[in-house]
Amino acid sequence: MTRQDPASALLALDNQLCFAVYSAAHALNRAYKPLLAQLGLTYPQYLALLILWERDGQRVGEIGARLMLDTNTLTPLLKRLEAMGLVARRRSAEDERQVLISLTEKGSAMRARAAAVPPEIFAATGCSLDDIVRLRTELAALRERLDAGSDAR
Amino acid sequence: MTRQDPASALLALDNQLCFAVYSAAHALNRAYKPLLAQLGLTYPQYLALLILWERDGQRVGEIGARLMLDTNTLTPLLKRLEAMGLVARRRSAEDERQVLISLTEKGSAMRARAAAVPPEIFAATGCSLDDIVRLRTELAALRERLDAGSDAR
DNA sequence: GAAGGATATATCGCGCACGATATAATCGCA
DNA sequence: TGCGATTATATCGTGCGCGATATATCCTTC
Repeated sequence: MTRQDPASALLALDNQLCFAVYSAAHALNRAYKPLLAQLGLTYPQYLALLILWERDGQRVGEIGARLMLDTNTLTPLLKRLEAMGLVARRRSAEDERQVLISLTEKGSAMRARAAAVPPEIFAATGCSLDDIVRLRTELAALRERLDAGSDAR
Repeated sequence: MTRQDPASALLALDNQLCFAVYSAAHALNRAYKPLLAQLGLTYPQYLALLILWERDGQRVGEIGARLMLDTNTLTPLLKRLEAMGLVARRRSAEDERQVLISLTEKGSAMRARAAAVPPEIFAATGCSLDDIVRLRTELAALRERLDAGSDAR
């Protein structure tokens, strides 16, 4: 795995944490794709719905804060969910700048079908629940440190 | 974190391993971006170069196998690297179907500058080397199990 | 050596991510 | 009250990922 000069070990693909995260994310996406395709959803659309299923009627910015995505990503995504009839978008009455996203009947109903997805993914990971919790916790901590560092500069 | 009905805990965003991986990947990308911008590279372009710096003159398919990316992603990416003058693309003489990617002088020279990137990222993660190795190993194992499962069906 | 299948790469379309910029509403403060 | 600054969302352009399809080369088998 290591080579002769120091730069080689440093730059070896398989030594990169980032590549491990990057490729695991793609692998997870590949695992989700056939399951979500049955619901007609993409993975980011599924994430947005997870947030709305937790609490309906959130602002675009609130959803973005949870997903760490800006409106340049979310606005088109939410418009697609609206076009599918899953959510409604309306300007807030108190503050006309804000856009409130609320689930339609159809969007709420999809929650029951979506509940079948996590167990399938859990099985596909082949991890114990402990493994999952630990890995999740470590990744959340990593993300937090990375984001804190980028804020600082 | 858990709610009253079972679907709530199952579907809570913060309980999803996939979201932890997804958001950690984005956070890492955000950390890399300013460093790679100094080299004029995107993150996937950097990954392709890592592979060529390990061994020059690989086929598109070989690079794709390492990155788990197909030619629909790689061909345009490699053409952009070619347009930047970092790599050359030529058909193999033995097998005209294959396209060999080789580093230009400029592409090889960039390796020295790129060696500055991993230490910066390592610092930004705030992880110990042990943490990194462990996390990397677990993620590689997860990816492997996920990909093995998707092959099976 | 011609036909059919397999292999390697390329092309196209769509949906993210995200930097940069725009627009409109609200707030702060003189 | 009015005006500059801030805030919330939207728009635009570029570069991935990836499913679907195309094209060209090679390999096999008769």
